[in-house]
Amino acid sequence: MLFKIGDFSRISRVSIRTLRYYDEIGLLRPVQVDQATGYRYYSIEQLPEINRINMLKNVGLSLEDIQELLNNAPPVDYIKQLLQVKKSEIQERISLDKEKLRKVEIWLNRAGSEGILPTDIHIQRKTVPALRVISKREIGTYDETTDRILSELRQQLDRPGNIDNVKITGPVMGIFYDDEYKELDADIEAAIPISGELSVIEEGFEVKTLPKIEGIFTIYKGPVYHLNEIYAQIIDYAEQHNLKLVTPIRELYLTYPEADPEDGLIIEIQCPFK
Amino acid sequence: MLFKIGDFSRISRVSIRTLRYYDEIGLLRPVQVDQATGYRYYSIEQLPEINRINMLKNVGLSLEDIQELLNNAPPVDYIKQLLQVKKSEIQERISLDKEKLRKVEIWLNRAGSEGILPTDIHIQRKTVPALRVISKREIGTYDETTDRILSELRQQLDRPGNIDNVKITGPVMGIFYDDEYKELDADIEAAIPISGELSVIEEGFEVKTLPKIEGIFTIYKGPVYHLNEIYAQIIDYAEQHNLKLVTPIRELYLTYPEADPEDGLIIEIQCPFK
DNA sequence: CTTGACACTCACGTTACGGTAGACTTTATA
DNA sequence: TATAAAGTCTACCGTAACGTGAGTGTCAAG
Repeated sequence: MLFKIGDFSRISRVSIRTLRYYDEIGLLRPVQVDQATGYRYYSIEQLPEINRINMLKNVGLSLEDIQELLNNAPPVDYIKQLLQVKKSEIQERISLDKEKLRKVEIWLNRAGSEGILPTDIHIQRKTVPALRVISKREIGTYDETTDRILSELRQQLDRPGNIDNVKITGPVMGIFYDDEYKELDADIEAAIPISGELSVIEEGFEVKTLPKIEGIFTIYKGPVYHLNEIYAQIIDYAEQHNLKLVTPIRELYLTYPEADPEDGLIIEIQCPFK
Repeated sequence: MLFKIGDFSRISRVSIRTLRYYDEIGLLRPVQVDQATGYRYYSIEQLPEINRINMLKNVGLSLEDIQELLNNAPPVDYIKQLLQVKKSEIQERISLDKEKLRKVEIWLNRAGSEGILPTDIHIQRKTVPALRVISKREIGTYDETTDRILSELRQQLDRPGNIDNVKITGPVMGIFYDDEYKELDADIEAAIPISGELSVIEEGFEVKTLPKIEGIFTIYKGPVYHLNEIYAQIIDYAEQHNLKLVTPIRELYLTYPEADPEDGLIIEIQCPFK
């Protein structure tokens, strides 16, 4: 009682091409092959076999794994372990998918109200070493104060006794000490990384070493008025990963100040945690 | 301020190979390519672009779709619709994965107690047309009664007045009227599909037409003492698909009775629903 | 004997890249 | 300035599990 490939395909609900492929890789050989014509003949005995294959395939095992399972009849413990692995893979995929679902829903909501393609940022974790800077700290409004201090700092560095001894070693930065966003009276420090020694220094300015931090980093490019969205995503990321963000937060301004603030700003945001 | 591919790879956290691939398919072309050396140069402007690409890729869009989205800047409605599609795809995958998880857990439990590779069956839904049979119905024990009635039926068909007029048109079957499994006093009918007219018929036997049924079908091959497991899977399937099974259930014995009942039985099980 | 359905092999296409070889280029160091 | 090390280029092959087609051979029925 043998079936030709078409019949066996119908009763097993596996495509002809797939059956031929399984033959090719040796996963399920037909019980008999006509030497002259090459016709494959399957027996009903092979129905449970292919059912087993399908089932193992369904849970995500590769055909190679399945082949090993069926050929070698490994010990029960091994099978259990393999199923365990697959189980946790499925669980992992489910939670990843849920995460994606959450994101898509957020974008859908936003796309409705603002009509833009969702932006996403790449967030990574790393540490930055300690950094020697000249800085000044003040209370004021976010935008104005940062800009003003930075130009004051540049003035200091440009003074005759300093300009030849000091080198700027990295992008300028803002350092923000407030837990929450403050329209007014924000606690703001601005700093420029330097090497060398200053010979003159005015009241209020300070040369110091910023501590090494471990934190969440992201590079953002775009208009400033989208920064709040970026911060929202960072906070979201921290919540998802069970990280407790702490102050101060640093922003590195990677573009030169002449850049158009409407679209030219590139900012690296550093949020320390723990 | 241009980056060579390695630097851009580092700040975007996308592999060099992938960047080159995106260039090749036109998804993300470097802003500048040195004609002489072929070196690719990326601008920081492309950072948000590739972030967007990554994000769209994460929710399952193909690179082709992404390319269309980014190049053509299609209307908001279109984007929303696309995201909706992806959303339901993710939801679909989650529920499928949950289903798989459930199965794997079942197998894990069974593998612990019995130590066999999980068997699975292929279940399908179809209808079978009405069928003319000779049959007899009795109360008795499951195994013994079915076998006995079937041999009685064969005797009827083999009688001098019948043997030349009647043809057996399909596999013999058992028909079971009980809602639940009964060790004793089960309500059992056995039948053999026939064509032609019987000239002699004994008391208790009946020629009749079984009704067309719509049901769940599966072909099983294996020892009888695993049948309960098969039924469990069928019931499970019915529950998962919100089908209410009804009696009577039919079993078609596709092997000849001489087959070894230990491993040779092939049975098609037909469970009508609704 | 024909005809239509079925079967065969061979080879290329799919997705989103990874890996490697062999030849340049750029950068850093001596 | 010379050389070594690191970076980059193109080009080709490989992946998993088949799908799809071309071109050809076989089977079962009328």
